[in-house]
Amino acid sequence: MSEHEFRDFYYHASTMFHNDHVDDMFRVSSSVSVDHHPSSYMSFTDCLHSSVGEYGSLEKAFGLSPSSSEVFSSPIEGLNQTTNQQSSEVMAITPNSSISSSSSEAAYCEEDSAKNNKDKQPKGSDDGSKESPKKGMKGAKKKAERKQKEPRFAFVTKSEVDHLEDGYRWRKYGQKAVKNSPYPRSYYRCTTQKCTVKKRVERSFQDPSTVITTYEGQHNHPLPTTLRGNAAALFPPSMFAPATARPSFPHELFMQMAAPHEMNNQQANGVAAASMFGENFSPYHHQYHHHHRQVSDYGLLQDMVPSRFLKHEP
DNA sequence: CGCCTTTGACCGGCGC
DNA sequence: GCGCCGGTCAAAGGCG
Repeated sequence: MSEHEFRDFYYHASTMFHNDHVDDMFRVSSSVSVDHHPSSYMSFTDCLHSSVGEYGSLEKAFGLSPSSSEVFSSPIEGLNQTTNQQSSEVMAITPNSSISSSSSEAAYCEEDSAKNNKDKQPKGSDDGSKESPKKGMKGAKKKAERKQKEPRFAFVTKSEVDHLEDGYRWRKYGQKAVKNSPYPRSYYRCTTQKCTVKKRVERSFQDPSTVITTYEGQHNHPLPTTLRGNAAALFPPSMFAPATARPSFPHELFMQMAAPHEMNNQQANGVAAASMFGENFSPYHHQYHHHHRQVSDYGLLQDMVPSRFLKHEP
């Protein structure tokens, strides 16, 4: 797998606020040209080292309030135009926003599914009773269990392979044809017991060279040490710290940022990443800043970005 | 043999 | 009620 296939890394984050009065969804997107060296990511990781004192920094960085429905830009539409450029865009929308979902596939489908408040799997804690008839169970339990929205995170990557290696073990449990798209959508579940994280993978209909990956939920466990192949060796030791200690991947990071009330103290450290928005992810900073840093930062970057984007060879 | 993918059936929500 | 659609189940088969 040549590095050119991962030359462009598109990043699209979305998450939801869960508080009682505001149910907004923030979306953050940016595209970063990696050029020929991973240090090109530095602006991304550099910000992670910065400290942020308060949760509100996210809104301040965005220059908007959580209830704002103003749209600064359309990240997905921007993606198609800035394939080989650096850009960053931020938008915030509400579930009731009339923003069209036609410009993207999976990423904007988030909005729909979130709005639908679909019932989550009742087997969240333990699926020991797998033999129970699903038909009756679903009907009975559906009402009782309060619908709960799982934080989601979607990002777009330029890749020829659909399922990107991200350090976790996944089991495919379904595949469906995507409406208005020749490419199917695959459904994966984390194979770690009691971990309910799911992800969807589909190739972009508008740009078949890109793959849209959507994570749902947060891992409640460290990276598995028994990865198939030699994938585990690809990650630095810090990768195996408890998943709750700090964000390991962008989706975790952003979920923590946008839903800080769900964090524990350790996770709160992840808020530090919010400073990145004030610098390079601000809607008013469309100029990309190139930073040249040391390898140590690269290690941290690996903690955040699926290994596929950092590896030079499969 | 364990783990994984494949794949059609099934489910529930939604719009008509 | 019916059909569509997104998502999930689970049996069957593949593979190392």
